[in-house]
Amino acid sequence: MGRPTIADIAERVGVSKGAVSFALNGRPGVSEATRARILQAAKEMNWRPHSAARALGGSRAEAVGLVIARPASTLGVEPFFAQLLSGLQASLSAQSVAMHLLVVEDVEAEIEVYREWASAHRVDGFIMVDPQVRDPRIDALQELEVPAVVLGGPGGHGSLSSVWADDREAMLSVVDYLAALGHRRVAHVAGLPRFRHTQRRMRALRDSVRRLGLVEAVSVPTDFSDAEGAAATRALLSRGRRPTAIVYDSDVMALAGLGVAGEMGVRVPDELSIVAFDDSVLTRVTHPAITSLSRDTFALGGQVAEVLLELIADPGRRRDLKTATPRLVVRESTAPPSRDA
Amino acid sequence: MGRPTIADIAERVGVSKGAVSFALNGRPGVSEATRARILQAAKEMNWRPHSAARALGGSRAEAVGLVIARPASTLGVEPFFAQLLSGLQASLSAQSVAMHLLVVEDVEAEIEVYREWASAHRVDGFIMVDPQVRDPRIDALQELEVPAVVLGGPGGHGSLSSVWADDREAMLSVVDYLAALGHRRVAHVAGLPRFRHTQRRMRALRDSVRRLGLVEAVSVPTDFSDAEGAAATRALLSRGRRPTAIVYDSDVMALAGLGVAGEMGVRVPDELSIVAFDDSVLTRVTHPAITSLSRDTFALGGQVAEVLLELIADPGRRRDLKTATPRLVVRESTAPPSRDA
DNA sequence: TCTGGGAACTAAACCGCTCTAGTTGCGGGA
DNA sequence: TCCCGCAACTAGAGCGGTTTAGTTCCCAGA
Repeated sequence: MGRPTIADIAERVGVSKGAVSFALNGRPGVSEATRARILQAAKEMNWRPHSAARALGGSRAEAVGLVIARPASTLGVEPFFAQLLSGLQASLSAQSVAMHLLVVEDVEAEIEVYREWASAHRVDGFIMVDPQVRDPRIDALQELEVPAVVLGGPGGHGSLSSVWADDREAMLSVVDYLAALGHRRVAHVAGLPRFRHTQRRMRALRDSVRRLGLVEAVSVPTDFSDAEGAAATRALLSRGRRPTAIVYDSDVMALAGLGVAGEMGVRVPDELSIVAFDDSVLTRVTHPAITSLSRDTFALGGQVAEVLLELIADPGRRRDLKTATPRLVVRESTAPPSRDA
Repeated sequence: MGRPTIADIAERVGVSKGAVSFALNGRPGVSEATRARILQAAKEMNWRPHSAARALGGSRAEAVGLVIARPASTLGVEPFFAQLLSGLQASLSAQSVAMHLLVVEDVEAEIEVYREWASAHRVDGFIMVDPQVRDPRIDALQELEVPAVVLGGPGGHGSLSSVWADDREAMLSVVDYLAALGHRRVAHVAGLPRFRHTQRRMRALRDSVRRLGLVEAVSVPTDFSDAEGAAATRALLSRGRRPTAIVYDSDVMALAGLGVAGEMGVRVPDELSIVAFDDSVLTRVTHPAITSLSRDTFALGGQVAEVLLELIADPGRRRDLKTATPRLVVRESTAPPSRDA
């Protein structure tokens, strides 16, 4: 015999399939004595639920979906994603909920996958990352009427739930710190401008110019790759009056920037201060260690998972969870600007 | 009406459910004309297969499983995994096969998940990573009689298929290179000794001592974390006669080691040469850039996926695919040892 | 003693699809 | 003309659960 089904258990115990189903799912309709006998038999026969059969009956798929629209090759580079994944996993697996992961080319493909998985009952809900300006995925997910959490906010995610950190606040804390050290020329090697969080960071920097009396505050957009991060740094450092501090939107780019500075003979932190958005081993193990905005990405993943599971359990709800604002961890890459800079 | 089923299509076209099923799955039993009408109707009604219903009938789940037994928090640190994931994704998504990902505590939990997913028809096959010495997962997977590919080899994976790179060969090429530069004291900051690939690398180093006339060749096991990598480096560099070259089993540890060297005032590469197993941005963006064994992890993931898909399509098969041996990419962190070292 | 009602349990429909066995109709060969 | 064989299609039985609509049976209350 192959794997046991509830019919096998029913036969063995001498009850109906329905009784077995009730017993195994802890719902009323069977006496405690019978329930015990059924559970015992199920255990002995090593019975396990057949998820497909359950899903067919219209109930849960016990899985959530994460579709990421980035070139698959850059995914491996970002510690952020891996950390997030880990955090998601930790919370999901505690509830035996699996995760369907797919990397696609673009947002349109992503939407198509949402449609397929939702209508195929493959997953019970979605996690959407990298919200963009006027993001078509928001509408698509709303239309599908499937639980979904957007990682990123606030705003712009329609009626979907979201989990977010205050990017603006974080950027302000960095600029405040740099200004307090005496920096007046601050540059920002940003990420993809179509991402909302990139926009928010750029705006926060721009808004600080007057308040802090900065002489210069420029944001250079990139695609988050180390190559563009290095190129942007090279360009910034080649100017006549170069910035005395650069803020990078990711740790990988900060690292690339640090490399370029070394290569150009610009001493860090004496001649150039460097700050990274996003913290990871990368910023800790370099020399000098990089001052960075640290947030617990692992915990963030956990929170996203919690919210999604909550939503799945109670589809009527809507959550908008603001997580702790990343806090600045000062290391060796920042210092007051030198006299002559 | 909710989402359309094949029964709806059948009614609309005026044929039976069976005919619709045949037409949609491209198998004989319907005329071309009818098939066309059915496909047309399906398209118009925006029909999509219900994966659970399909899986129930005993056919494919159109998903594969990847269960990783490592602390979820360290996963985020290793570029290797993220790259591998990306590569897997690229090949799998081309065939619309999804991936079920789960991070668990230990190998026992991993086996439990294999049992559950296999018997729940949740996945069509598994990818097993980090094969260990006398690995209980091998037996478990064989027993389940489910397609599975072991990433790592050769040997030790029973009747399961495997995809592997020649770790021994790779390590030899590194040691040969270092010896040719003139190094006689070589240390190896290794990974977890229970992993087969760690064992193979350690053995390869040991076997080189006589052949190359090395004075010292010690392997220090670690847990792959940057912390232990740094600690091991600190210990090695604190000795009376310290090694003139250190080979690290991962890029993260090499980076940590580079940091420690800087902190201790040991100049790289003048006083210490550093080589990393595994290549990634990390090794490229540091200063000095780290000489490393480069393999295309993204491609590796793709190959693993290919083999698994092949196995799923034809369960009788067995593949043992040796991939390209990692090749040494020389950067700035290696040089002949200084006179006085 | 009869009745109403609730607890315990059964029988069977149902979810959407696949697949096998069977039916129909048509063309061609003897 | 008859029959065979094949292509085209239908009917319906699963797949393994969940769930609903009963059916028993027993006990309390009038």
